[in-house]
Amino acid sequence: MPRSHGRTGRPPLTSRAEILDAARKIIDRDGWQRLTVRRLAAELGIGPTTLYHHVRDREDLLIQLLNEHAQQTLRRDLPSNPRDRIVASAIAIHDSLAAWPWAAEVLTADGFLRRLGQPALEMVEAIVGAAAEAGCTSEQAVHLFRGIWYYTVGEILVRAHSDSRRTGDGQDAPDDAFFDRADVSRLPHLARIGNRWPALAAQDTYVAALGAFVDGLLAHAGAVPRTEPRV
Amino acid sequence: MPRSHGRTGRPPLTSRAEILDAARKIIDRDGWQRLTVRRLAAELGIGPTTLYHHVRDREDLLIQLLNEHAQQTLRRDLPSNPRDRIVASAIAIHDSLAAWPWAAEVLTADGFLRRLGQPALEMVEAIVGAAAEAGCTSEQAVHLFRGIWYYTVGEILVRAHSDSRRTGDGQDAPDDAFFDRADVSRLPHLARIGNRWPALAAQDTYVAALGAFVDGLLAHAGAVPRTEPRV
DNA sequence: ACCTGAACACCGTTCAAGT
DNA sequence: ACCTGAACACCGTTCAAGT
Repeated sequence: MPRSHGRTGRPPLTSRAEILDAARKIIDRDGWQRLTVRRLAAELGIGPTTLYHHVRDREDLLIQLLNEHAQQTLRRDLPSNPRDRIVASAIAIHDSLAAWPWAAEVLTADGFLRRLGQPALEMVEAIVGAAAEAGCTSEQAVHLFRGIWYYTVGEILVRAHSDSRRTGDGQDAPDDAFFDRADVSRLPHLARIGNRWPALAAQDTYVAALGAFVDGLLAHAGAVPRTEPRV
Repeated sequence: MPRSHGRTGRPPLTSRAEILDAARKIIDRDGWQRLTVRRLAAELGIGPTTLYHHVRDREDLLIQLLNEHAQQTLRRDLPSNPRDRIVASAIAIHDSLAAWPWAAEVLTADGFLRRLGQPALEMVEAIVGAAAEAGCTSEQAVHLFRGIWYYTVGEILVRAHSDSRRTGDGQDAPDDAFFDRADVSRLPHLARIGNRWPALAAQDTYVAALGAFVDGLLAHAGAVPRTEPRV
């Protein structure tokens, strides 16, 4: 891309910043489900086709939006202890995405990592670097990152869908009779948990399980012993 | 639902089994992206609106399809050692879903668990039961299951998207220059990994990291010591 | 160089009516 | 009880043309 536009051609009426602003406005006002190419164009007062001169496609738009969001939410001090630094970085990524439930559509996109901006990459670097410092080979460090990434993406996506429904209905189902349709005699533990399941499943255990995962990964990699587990 | 239809009314021309068969046919022939309500109706030779007498909506259709798939793929013998039983059950769930990349759309649906059929619930039971046997409280057992579920869903979803692209393009990007657009001086570890990243990320480490996760979760729960780690 | 309307090829779902 | 066509309210994206 040239630094200056040169002299030729019609000057642009629509800028990248205007597009991202309008997109955020739609999300805040109407909800992220309403962010479509056509609506965004209407919000900008342009034809839907014009947008395609500024973004490659819908996915490209969402990734640009996510990178902006990351830039604003992702910075924080990280602990010096490697194990804790991994955990803190993962929590930072998680919390940033959790505030962005519409990330769901784009989080699993192929080549996602390659399209991330600097702030997000710095979090990946922090995790990979801390894993190396804890004694992992670079291969193990990448695998550790991917395990954490899968877990984090899964948590975000499942929780994003649960939340959207809960606010929609108010009530999901009669709380008693949770596993009643199944042959409960073959499911003794689930039967005993019964209608306590929804409440247990609604608890936020991301951080606790993350700590367990990181400790397990470091132990399997033959890396340094863990600090004391959080409960 | 009544056991017999009674005597009144027009007899159904379209059955649940016919619908699911036609759906599978579309998936096998045209790919799962082509499975839409309208196409499915066309395949059956009926109007799209008729389908709504047999399935609640598109999501309901997909969940019915997934339950059938689970019934056919999910059974297997499970080890007696609780830790290994958890791992084997998770792998069974994972492999079943991995063969079903179009699960992505439905895996994170709210109340998903409540809508699962008996075979899938038996896998949940196996994990929760094994966790209890390993010394977890029922609360810890549910949280352990959820952690594994998040990790598994994340892996499936990310990998499903990567695969669909890879087969599409043939080649993703010039392999050198993987992190080149970023300020590499602030990303020393990523810079050192460089273009080895795609190959490392493509490796299947689901099972290895799962073992680490389960060991970590059991250790954090104060449960029995683990068997020797797999490498 | 940038912007445009028209068009293509679709979606999921609801409704009032028919048999 | 089951099935229907028409309609509603949309999608993302491409193309040839205009300024």
